[in-house]
Amino acid sequence: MATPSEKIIRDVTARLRAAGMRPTRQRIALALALFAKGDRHITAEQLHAEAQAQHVGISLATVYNTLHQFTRAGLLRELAIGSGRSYFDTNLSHHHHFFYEGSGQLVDVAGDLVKVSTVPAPPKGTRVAGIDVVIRITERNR
Amino acid sequence: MATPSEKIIRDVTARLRAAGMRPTRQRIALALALFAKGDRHITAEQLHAEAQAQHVGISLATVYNTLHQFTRAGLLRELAIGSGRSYFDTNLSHHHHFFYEGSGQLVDVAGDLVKVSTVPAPPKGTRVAGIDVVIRITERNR
DNA sequence: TTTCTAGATTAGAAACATTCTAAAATATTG
DNA sequence: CAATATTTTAGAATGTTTCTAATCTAGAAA
Repeated sequence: MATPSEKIIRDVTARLRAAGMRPTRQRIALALALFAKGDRHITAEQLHAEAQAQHVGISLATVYNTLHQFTRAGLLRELAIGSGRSYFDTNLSHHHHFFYEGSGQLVDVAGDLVKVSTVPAPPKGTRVAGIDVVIRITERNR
Repeated sequence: MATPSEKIIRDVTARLRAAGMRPTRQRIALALALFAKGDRHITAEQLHAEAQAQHVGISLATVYNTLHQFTRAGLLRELAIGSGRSYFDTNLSHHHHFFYEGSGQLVDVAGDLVKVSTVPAPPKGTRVAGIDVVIRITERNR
């Protein structure tokens, strides 16, 4: 990515501060990578590699810390779909996912394209925190 | 569990053979643990611990191998819901899950209690392999 | 500016779940 | 029983994530 404008950096800085986080060099770089482009599904490893490629020295531990902090602050959504690694989703709007069984790739499905019309009442003493719909897809053979 | 009857063991043996697997001591013990009781969501570690508790010597590698073989044979369904470990579900009927965000516990939701009325067409060249609905629930606070 | 300190970052170790390896054990067939 | 194809196994290896405790830094105060 080209050097981001002063304005964008100021925006990100303010956003971090609003979430109670110090706008450090590392957090700013990660926030830019995550939010500058459109919606993304990214793993910690991928984000770390991306930062390295841009010559932003960040340790993998910091990438993990930051992803979790951003998630706690409501800037990201953590997806636990394919087993193994966790994906972090920058799309915070109500939506669901196509999950490619072969590759593990995720693709957004706009929230209004899926309608869950019937849902059971949650068990006593609990409330529904969210409903995730995963449409598993495979290569069509023949 | 009490020593299973001859009949149950014969049933399981036949089932394994039907799936093209030799009915070994290990596979019979795991099949009994999995299918004797009602529906279960179990991890490899849990199943291994259960076998140990019953003094059935089985290595963890064999538990993994067997769970995957059973899944391939259509005797189990593998669930990739909470990140980290994989759950294996003995309930093969069409159904969905409550997922306790706190504990990671899974509870079945009968298939007919959830209706997904609208679904987008899958991307070109793919077909829908399945739709999983996870209802995330948390302790109600207040 | 300098100083102070709570908060942030880090390398590397540790903790995990899971898979792999290749040797030994076992089930089946003839 | 002998031959052979499968299966099991301990332990090593892999991959992801978390932990640790030392070092660094942003922001506040002097």
